[in-house]
Amino acid sequence: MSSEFPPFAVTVDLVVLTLRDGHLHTLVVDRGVEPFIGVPALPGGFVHPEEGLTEAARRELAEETGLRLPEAHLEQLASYGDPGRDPRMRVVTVAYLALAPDLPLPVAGTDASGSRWLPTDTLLEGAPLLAFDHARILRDGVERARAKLEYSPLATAFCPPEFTIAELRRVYEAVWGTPVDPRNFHRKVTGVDGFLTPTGDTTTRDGGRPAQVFRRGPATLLHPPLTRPAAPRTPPSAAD
Amino acid sequence: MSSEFPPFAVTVDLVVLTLRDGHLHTLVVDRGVEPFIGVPALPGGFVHPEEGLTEAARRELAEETGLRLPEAHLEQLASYGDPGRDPRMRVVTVAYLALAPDLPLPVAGTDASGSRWLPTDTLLEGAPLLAFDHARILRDGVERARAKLEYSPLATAFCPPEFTIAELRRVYEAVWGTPVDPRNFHRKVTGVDGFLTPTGDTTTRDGGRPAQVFRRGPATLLHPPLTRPAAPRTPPSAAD
DNA sequence: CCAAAAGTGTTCTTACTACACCCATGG
DNA sequence: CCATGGGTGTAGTAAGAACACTTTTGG
Repeated sequence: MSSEFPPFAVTVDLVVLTLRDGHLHTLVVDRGVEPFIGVPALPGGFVHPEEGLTEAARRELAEETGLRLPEAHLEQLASYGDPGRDPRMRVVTVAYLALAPDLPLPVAGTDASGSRWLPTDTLLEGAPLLAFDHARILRDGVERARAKLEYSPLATAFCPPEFTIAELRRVYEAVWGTPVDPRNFHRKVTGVDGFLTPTGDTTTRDGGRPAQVFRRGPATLLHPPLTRPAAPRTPPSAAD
Repeated sequence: MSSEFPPFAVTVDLVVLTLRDGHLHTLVVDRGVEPFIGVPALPGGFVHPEEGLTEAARRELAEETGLRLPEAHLEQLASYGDPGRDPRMRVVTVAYLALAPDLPLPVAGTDASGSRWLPTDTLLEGAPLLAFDHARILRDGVERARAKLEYSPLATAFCPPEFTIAELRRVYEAVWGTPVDPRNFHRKVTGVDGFLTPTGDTTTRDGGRPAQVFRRGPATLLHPPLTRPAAPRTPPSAAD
């Protein structure tokens, strides 16, 4: 073990998911340089010499898309480092998963001019639309989100600070891609200790009878978990 | 995005777990160079320019400990890249988790002379015994293993190809650190579709009435899952 | 009044726990 | 025959699915 070592480029890439009009959307930026110029890609970039990986992820997201996620959920997803995944050089990327409420993106004119939300479904089906191996990373990110909704209060990260149970249910339906029974969902979710705290207010913004408004509670683990209807749980890729 | 990039060292480190006399053990190597010379560390090393990350993990394991894991389970755990986690230079390490049956280590004289199994408990409790941030990596690895025993057939990776239900149960008890009711365990585990396939043989190696011998079945997901007795489920560290 | 969505009650079924009990071997 | 561990039966309980039903608003 000498002090010589093969130099690598290290990047971070972000899978940023949100809900727009009932469907899961992913944040992408159009690449401005070769390779894959003009092709949509996950936001990301090189890690700087003096910053941590998570720090780099937040910085790149802000720089490329203007999004600041002070509150939103951000977690490490996996790392991808196949030789040849970037034609220019040897790059290892550390992918992060972020979940955000439906935020407006800054308008054109900034660095972030190329960033936009695209429906996650269309990014994943059929021929690869994303640069590099980003489709695979996105797939892994979506599967992670699906799994975590079951046993963590993560779904609230898709909601504004105050929300109704129906809004929360639409998060589950969009991410899981299956309808969820409103009555059973209501009972289960209000039964989980510490998941939701009522604000005392009600709203009729969903139409019909007024719904209670909730804030996210202190629980970090859902017990009992919400089980999704039997579905093909995609095993995560090896992520090498 | 210029073609200039800050060069990083990229390493792989391995959390290799096994069962010896009923307790979880971790594979460590004594460091031969500064920093942390003589201190036990997780096996690992630099990724070569032309190899994949998983490939590097298998190679380093073989080189440093003589262990070959053609059958054993190997999965990516997380990446760790805080500036300053290695005093010499900026290193990002991709950690892997491997689960192995109780294998003999090659004896001294080889490269692997310093490698040995240490009880996982003692490595994690009290003052840090491992070099770098390896205690944290080990903690994350153990927690991952605990969680995966619930819903995947991973426990069989700790067993030889043929095993009894009692042997499998001891895996669960050791990894979870709690006793498991033998009768209920037997019923649950034989009820999960595709988890175990009987060989037809029996053995009396555990004493008492002869036990059926099983091989690992085709299932990749346990349904229904085996639930561990309510315990403090350590949330994984952020792994940055 | 009607449509729409919130929220509750009820029934059926599945799965988990705890523990009593029987079975088949080695000594 | 007895100690040891393998394996089964059963009763009570927790939680899920499906769905009928009541409540409270807007139009």
